[in-house]
Amino acid sequence: MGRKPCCSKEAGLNRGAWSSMEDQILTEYIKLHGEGKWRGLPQRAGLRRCGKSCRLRWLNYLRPTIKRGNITPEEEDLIIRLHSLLGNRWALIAGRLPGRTDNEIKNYWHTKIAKTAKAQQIPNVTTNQPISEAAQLHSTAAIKPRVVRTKATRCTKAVIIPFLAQDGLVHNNEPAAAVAAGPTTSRSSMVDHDHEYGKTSAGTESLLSPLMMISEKENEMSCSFIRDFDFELEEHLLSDFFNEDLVGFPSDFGNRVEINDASRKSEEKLLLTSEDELLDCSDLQTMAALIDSDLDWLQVLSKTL
DNA sequence: AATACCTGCAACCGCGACTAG
DNA sequence: ACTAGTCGCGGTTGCAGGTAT
Repeated sequence: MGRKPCCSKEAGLNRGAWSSMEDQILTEYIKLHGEGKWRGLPQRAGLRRCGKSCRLRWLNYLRPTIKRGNITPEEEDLIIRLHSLLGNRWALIAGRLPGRTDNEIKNYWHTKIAKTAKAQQIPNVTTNQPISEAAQLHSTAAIKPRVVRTKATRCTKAVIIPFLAQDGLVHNNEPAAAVAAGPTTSRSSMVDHDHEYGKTSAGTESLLSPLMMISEKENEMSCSFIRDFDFELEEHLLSDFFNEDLVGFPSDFGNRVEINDASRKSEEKLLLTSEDELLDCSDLQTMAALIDSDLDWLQVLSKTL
């Protein structure tokens, strides 16, 4: 499909730094008319900018919800953990840090954390460390990243997991993705956050996610592991993840899921704590605990399958 | 004081995904 | 089903201010 040349190349448009007058015009316009329809916004607002530029300026700088000031140690810790989980999915990471933008986090990562991690290169994979050690945590991830790339899944059908229904673990109105998402349904199990991958942690049983339980009852479930469920995976997505650490992963696992192309958004729900759920967290510590839980779940999954 | 180099941040660019017709 | 338009994301660049020489 054809794509128009970037509007920024149109003649007569301002480029570079925004003036305070431009900021004011854009802010006032969005206050009145709301976000969206960026393409035509500059013309309607009377700005000599391209829509893309307006969108970026609003999202990264003018939005009233944007948090100013330095990244706090708690935020840095979260960024490091989320990055080890999601990779360079800055928008996703930013979504879990209220008031921070993807651009800000990306810049912060490149200027601070990655640099520190590169300089230190000290293996250290325990959690709840002082923040000064947080970069060390990432340094390990940088050496051998364990990134679950949340791309390429679209949930189109429901997962029917009989024993879950029997156990009352699944609510009737729960979306299919949520049913499949381990961390989401094991949210209360925030114990023993040990991030040393491959290391057995106490309380593993209590952390069992629905997917884990599937594995436990593998014999009886056998071929109906995921029934009528389009589990769409990006090439190298889970396979990368599994190949990385999951020695002994059942060789027929791939046969149990259908693999298709995909959009990233649904998979985020499938694999990880839902964004809404995380955004509902009012404090960073709670959010960190949820992320820990996600990591735990992935750990447990790796040990069991 | 002048210059070079470094750092951090804002903005740009290109591409893929999504959507409406 | 196809196409064109639009949006959103991640990588990259450019620039201003700070620091070292």
